[in-house]
Amino acid sequence: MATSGKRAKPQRRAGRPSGDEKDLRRHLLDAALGQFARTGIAATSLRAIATEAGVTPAMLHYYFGDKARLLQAVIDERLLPSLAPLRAQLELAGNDPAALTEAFVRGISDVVASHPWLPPLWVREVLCEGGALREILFDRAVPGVPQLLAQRFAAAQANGRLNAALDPRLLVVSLVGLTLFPAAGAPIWRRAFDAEALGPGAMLEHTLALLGQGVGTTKRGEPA
Amino acid sequence: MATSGKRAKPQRRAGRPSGDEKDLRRHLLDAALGQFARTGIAATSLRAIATEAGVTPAMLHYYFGDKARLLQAVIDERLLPSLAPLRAQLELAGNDPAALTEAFVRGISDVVASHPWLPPLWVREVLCEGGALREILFDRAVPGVPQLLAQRFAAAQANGRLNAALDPRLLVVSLVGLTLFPAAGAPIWRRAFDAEALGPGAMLEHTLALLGQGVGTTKRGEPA
DNA sequence: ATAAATTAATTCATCGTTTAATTATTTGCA
DNA sequence: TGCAAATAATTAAACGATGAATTAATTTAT
Repeated sequence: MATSGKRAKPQRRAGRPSGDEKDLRRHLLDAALGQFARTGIAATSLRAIATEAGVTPAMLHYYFGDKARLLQAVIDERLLPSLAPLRAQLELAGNDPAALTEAFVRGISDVVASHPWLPPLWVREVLCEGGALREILFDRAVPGVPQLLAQRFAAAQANGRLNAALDPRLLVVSLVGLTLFPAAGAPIWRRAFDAEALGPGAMLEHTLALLGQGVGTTKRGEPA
Repeated sequence: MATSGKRAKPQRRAGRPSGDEKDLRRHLLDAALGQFARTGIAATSLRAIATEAGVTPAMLHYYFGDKARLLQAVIDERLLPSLAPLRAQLELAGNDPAALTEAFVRGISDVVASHPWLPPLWVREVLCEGGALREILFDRAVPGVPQLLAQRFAAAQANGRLNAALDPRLLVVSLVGLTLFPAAGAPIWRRAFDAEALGPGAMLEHTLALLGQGVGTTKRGEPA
């Protein structure tokens, strides 16, 4: 029977640089996340991830199989959990749009503060690239939040204070994306904004003002 | 002296598929532009461009040398000229902000109508990627427009109707970018927007409303 | 000693680029 | 005008680099 068929959990290797307690799998995921966020998913090589982790590329295959599954693990185990506090903040807020947006600001700030790699990853992969990550992040991570927001903003929409044509998912994407932009996102925004004059929430304030003012329905040739 | 030192200009080859009048160089630039816009600059291979053009990859080297110079040629000969009508529209507009924005909408619409490859390229490379194209497009193509807009919007800013902290270049980037988003830009916006309900100018209307409402100066800890 | 953990080395594919050969077009000259 | 030499245009093939993925060997812990 040998080892009784059950595999021993991975033990810490003696020679690992910083002998912290978290196991290597977590360490690899962090390295991958950092590279993905900084360089973009398509542009990061497994070699770069392995090098950053102080490990051989074959380790990534050992733990995750291939790049797709590595990405999947990064999403499941690091990305999606990081968005939970945001949702929690929204759950606590009432139905008042003002309180909701306030909670949104606070939730985003918390998430970004504890997960600094989120902004570039979000901006690059969700807002711009069309790969699988967008599908996953948009359809699996965000759905909880937009449903919530849709409920809460329903009153405001009925009042005509929000553009009825706006998809609630767009609301979330827009708010999150625009909030993250000045922080660490697209270089164009980093350049255009004066970081000293404009805090990371300024763009969000603008957006909220836009949404809150109620632009009204579109003046285009509405078909129906 | 043989051929008197002067080279004969490239003649149309007999075997070229569609024997249209424009020479092959133009044809190659169009193929490259299409691939760049659709796939992104870094992700498009010269082989893909050559295949789309119905040509061998070596032709790209023959005409342009390497990928960097091909990109340069695309920018100089196809991208930058395409933005000229926009500037012309703005030149015609007066100093009234309303007329200016109206001209901006019309100018953008015209540009997009005649150059459908511009939106994805703009969104992907200028707004998101940090490569050389951003430098080129932002520092060489846009400068004329923001200066113009800065002059024209000066009155509005003095009135406090525009956020004084906004870099005029950001204004242009934001307006152009957001205008282009729903048209053919980031997939996330394509999905979130209902194309039937929201015309291509709706997002711009939102932005203009945002800018026009005058969100006021930032409420952050201003250093000075 | 045995199985897990890790590495070194290899394979296959693709990309940018280059070189040499091939086809087409022009040109010089009788 | 005709016909060959010269030159431009185009292709085919290959090189070197890099990346993902795999395999086999080696180390480490129990």
